[in-house]
Amino acid sequence: MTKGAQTRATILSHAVAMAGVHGLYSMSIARLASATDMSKSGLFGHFGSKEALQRAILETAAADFARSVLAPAQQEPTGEARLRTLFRHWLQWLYAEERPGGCPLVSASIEFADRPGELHDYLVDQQGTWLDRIRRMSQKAVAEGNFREGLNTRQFAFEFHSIGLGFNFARRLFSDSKALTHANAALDHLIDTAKRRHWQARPAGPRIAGKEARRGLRSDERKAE
Amino acid sequence: MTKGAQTRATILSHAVAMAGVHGLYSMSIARLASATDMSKSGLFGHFGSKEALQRAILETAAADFARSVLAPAQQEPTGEARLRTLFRHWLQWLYAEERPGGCPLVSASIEFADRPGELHDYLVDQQGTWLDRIRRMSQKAVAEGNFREGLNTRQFAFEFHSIGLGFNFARRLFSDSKALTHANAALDHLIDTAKRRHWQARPAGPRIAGKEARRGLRSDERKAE
DNA sequence: GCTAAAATCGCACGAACGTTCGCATAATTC
DNA sequence: GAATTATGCGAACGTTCGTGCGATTTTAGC
Repeated sequence: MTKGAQTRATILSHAVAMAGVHGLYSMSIARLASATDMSKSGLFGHFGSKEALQRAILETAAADFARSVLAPAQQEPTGEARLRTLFRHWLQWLYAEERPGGCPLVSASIEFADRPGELHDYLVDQQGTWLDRIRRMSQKAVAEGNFREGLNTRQFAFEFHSIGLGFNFARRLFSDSKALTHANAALDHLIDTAKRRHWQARPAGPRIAGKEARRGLRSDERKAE
Repeated sequence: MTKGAQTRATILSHAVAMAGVHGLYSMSIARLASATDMSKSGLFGHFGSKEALQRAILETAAADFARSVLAPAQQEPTGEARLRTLFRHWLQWLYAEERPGGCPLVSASIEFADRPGELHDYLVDQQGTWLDRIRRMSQKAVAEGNFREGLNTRQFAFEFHSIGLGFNFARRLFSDSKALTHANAALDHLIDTAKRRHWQARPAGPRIAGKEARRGLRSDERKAE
């Protein structure tokens, strides 16, 4: 009982790292077994199927994320301060040496974006909750007077999340040493925009509009423009 | 000669789509052969190795990207207008029905971010060129007076690119119908910031600094803060 | 229309994959 | 300390993977 849970945790620790580098699919049980000095079948017995292993990997990553990113922010006063703390820990999480593949949840989200199944649904739910958490935090910042009244908090969450994705990308693919500076500056821009009394709308420039843009968009979503 | 190039193009067209969904590694030659109504060995003969096939897929995607995104922007006057056109076509490219997996270059970049090899290097080069192109375009916009003097164009490129990544993510994983609106609004925010006469620096808040933040950053990059 | 070359196929290979199963050992319980 | 259960191993399975090869069909040049 105790022993089993322990080796299971050891396996998953290696597995999260391996999944980050090779992806949840390309990662193989044989390689994971050799990384943990176990036999294939011995390791396999802890999960029963590869999909269960993949699922356990995602759950482990989500738990780590909650501990490393969400928990520290929760100890901060609500509003802008909490959002900044959240962001700070998120960037650390996105690039931590012990997880060479960057955020496993982001990688897996790309990997399973167009592959239906249990893992896809899990990721949609997990990432949806994450974005919603950002949105609610920004709403709190509005309520506390940090951000301006009437702020589009879904928009804020979108941009907040985008910065993190940009950081993850630049840091991992390019090993861009400036990525951290860029990400922090981008957050400052974003927060400044969120504070600014009222957003001066640009004269309607040539956005995506017209036939050209409608190509590739399903009809039920065209109203989104 | 003619025939060979033709079937090769047909294969690659299917392959780009398949690679977008399953990834360059998990995509198998057998499945690709059955999708193109060919035998495994017949298809294989066109490339000689799986890595060559993967490489050809990336090159095809890059050529499509140049035709669908870069070329239309090139016909626009330089400066802000060209950047907006680039952005518009980029979003269309990121979500086109005929490529179910979203941008294959983005997916592959995540997939190969931490896996050294020829494909990794190709992607670093390709994506680096893309970011540099954005940077140069914004520089042109500065020169033409659209953006303010002294704008950090690398920062601009980072944020521009981040928005696209955010759109790609939201659109593909969540099927978020609002993603297009969010992305357009984010670009407006970004361009407004780039126009604004001078950026009011925030009083040095609790950014990533101190021991806590230095965890996970290599020593040679700490100066990046 | 013949011929050389290019394209495609069927078949087979060794390796790696996820998975199963029976047996040994280790850990836990009494 | 014996009984019992949990844990791990080795070998093997059927399948799929990328790849190679000889034969065959299709194309292109004369």
